[in-house]
Amino acid sequence: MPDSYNPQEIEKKWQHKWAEDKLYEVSEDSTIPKWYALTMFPYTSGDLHIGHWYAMAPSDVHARFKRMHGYNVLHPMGFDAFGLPAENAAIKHGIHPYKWTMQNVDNMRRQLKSIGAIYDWSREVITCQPDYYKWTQWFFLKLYDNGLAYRGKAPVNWCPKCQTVLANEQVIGNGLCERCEEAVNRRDLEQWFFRITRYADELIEFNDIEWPERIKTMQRNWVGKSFGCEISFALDHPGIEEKEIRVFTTRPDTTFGVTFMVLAPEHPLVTRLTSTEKKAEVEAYIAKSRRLTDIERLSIEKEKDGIFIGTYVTNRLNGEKVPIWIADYVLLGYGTGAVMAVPAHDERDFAFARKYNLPIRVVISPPDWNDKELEEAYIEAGKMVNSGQFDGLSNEEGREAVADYLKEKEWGGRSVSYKLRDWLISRQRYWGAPIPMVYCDSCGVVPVPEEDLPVLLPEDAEFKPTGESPLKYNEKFVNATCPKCNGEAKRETDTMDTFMCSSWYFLRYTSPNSDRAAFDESRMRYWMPVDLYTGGAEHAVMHLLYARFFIKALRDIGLVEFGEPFTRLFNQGIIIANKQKMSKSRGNVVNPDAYVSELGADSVRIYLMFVAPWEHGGEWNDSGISGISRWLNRLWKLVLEEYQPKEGAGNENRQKVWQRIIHQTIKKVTEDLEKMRFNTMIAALMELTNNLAKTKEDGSIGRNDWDESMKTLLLLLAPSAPHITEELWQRTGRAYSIHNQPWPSWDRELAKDEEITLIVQVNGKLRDRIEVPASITDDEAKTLVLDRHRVKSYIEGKQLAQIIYVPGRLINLVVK
RNA sequence: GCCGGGGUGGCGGAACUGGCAGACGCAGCGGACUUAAAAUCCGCCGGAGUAAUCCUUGUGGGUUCGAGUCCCACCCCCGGCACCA
Repeated sequence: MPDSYNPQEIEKKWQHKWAEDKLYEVSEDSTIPKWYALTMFPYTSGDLHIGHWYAMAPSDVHARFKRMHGYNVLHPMGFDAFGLPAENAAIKHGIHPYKWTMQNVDNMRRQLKSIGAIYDWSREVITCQPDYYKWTQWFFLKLYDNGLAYRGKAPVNWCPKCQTVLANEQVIGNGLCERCEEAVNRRDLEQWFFRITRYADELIEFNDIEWPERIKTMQRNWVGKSFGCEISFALDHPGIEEKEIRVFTTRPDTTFGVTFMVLAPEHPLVTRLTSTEKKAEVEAYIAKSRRLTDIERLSIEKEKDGIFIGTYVTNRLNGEKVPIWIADYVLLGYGTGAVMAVPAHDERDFAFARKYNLPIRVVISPPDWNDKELEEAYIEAGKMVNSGQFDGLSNEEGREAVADYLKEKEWGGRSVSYKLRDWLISRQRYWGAPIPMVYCDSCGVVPVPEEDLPVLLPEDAEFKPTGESPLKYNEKFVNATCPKCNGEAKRETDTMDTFMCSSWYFLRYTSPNSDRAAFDESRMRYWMPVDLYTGGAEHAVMHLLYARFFIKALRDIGLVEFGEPFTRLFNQGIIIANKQKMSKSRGNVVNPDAYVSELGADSVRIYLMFVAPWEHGGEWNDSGISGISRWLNRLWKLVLEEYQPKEGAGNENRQKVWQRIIHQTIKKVTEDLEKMRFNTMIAALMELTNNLAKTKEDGSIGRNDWDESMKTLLLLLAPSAPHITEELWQRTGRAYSIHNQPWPSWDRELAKDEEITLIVQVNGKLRDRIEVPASITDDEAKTLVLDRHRVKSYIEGKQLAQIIYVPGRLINLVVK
């Protein structure tokens, strides 16, 4: 009797041995085809929860599978280590962010090691360490040198609780802070931006990359490209230089229906254009919109309101005077911050016009329209009316004709607008990479020279809940000499958005210890781009968009030769518990450590793969994982307990059947792994185990075939359960290590079914099944079927109208 | 509201290209072993019916010899976006 399966013991043993032997150390042999399999690195929150495992374990299985196929696999791991929680911990518990972060890293690294993955820890990357953020700063300078980083005053998203600026992408729902869910409001601040908008058009193309449609759609929506016209409305106001107000519209065909214009309350012309008698009212309205949080202001429930400012513009197309209003539903940041209102053909304008009794003029005729007043805005297609020389055109034709006409008259013309804003990277915080810039009274804004990098974070900063960066009050940090004139200068005290750190970490993994450059060029050329990037879909419009932008920028700067960092993207689903998303506040967070120490990492890995399709996500369930543990225990005994072939074992027929099962399983497991269908891959291995358990009982195959079965079963399971397979591989006397073995191949001929179950239907209903040779011909099948007793009783006395025969599958008799 | 993905036993989920619905596992039930329990092993396990058989993939229609799979309409769930002019 062999000893029983003891995962604690063997997992520890093999993890130790693999590390000692550097089994998973990545070679830099560029003659071998490479496979770069990247899993999104975790934020250093403190504990690895089961959701992390769900991201890491199946991707490790896939990487191991590739490794067994002979690829040189880079499957690295590291830590996204800058960010707010570290600083909040500093304020709350008086622990330095560096210390807090590195403690978390140590704990999480320990947990990550327990997964038993092929991470090569000599390549670990931690973004908060100076040898990493030095290069983050270096990239900032590169972007700056190439005109992609600039400073500007801008109304920014401000979270009063976190006391920091947020990127648009970090504002969730109806204007809430992504991190603390506090209502976000607006502030005008001098900030650093990256010109991501320069790449807007390229970012909505996804050439030669294999990404989920869902993510591509989300990015396209986020970039929000829309085609339309800019139209100039004539302005003639005493004392005002500007002679026009331009609007952006996607519906130039409705320009004759304009009955008012609406400006954003913050629009620079508003105060100057407001008539004296309206001044008080308008100022009150502007003050109110500033006070309102974005949630209130953008709430859909909120009725649209506004104020007439007492002045007019002229619609050049028909010469009409158009009153100017302001309303907070018009956003300064989109288009020109001014809209032409066409109440007849826009729902918002319609509601607004109804509320303030403004005229509603139909210019696109609804079907069967007879000059009636509209009940609601008509936004569909139709013929143009009340539109001068354009009357009678379809609105599609009109769109083009009006655009041409505007162009010809120089009153505007075709234009494109985007929702995407430039990427705001300044954070008023300590725990980030300092922006390497200084301000000099005589030289202005001066970049820190490359050779002076990194600009180190001072260790002695004081953390107080004031909301301002501790750097601002650290004199040693702030006071600097100007690199140009050697005079006194002040250092920039803002740090960079952490998405900057994660926009290039995948480059660093290719040569993590390079101290002369952000990455070694030849290594980067060999490994990049990432072949398979896996992680959660929550990064669709932040990390993934920024990283794409970043690589495109580096390409244009000449640092890399490709434009897309991640050739294939795959998003796993989420693991829930008790029908709910896991969260600390619900107290339903599953900690993997307990399961690992009780049932073993192999069971946890397999359970996570088996519970549901990976992209789908699944529910954590204690009895579910014990089922996996039972299976591994059965496997243990199956492999180790002696096999006794019975008399006459392994006759030709039985041998063929056995071989077919083995080859079909290899095929199924291989194909499922290629498609990352881990759940059905595991099911196929369970089926094989069950089949072999029966075989063992009846002893019907020869000893060599049994050995071959064990070998194949272990190899197929090796990526999924690296520890138990290594142990069993050793105990059955095979050479170390199973993880250096080639993946088994299958033979198409041997996998083919020799006998099939022919399904017999009468009028589409299942009536009989017959075991027949797979090679059965059309005629043989028909003759056979018509002679069957069961079949006869269904067709007796009826006329046989048609026989449908699907080779290898079924025969359907159609009778009347 | 718009975009994307779904709806299959008590549960998680299988099902090639339109061809046996329910693989695999969990839970449950019955049995063996045990003084007993746990563990393990064997058997059953969508519903109705003694049975033949009939019904069954969110709902209603359609195409087809044949529909979980294709088409139309609707209902519900999840994710994303949401005054973007």
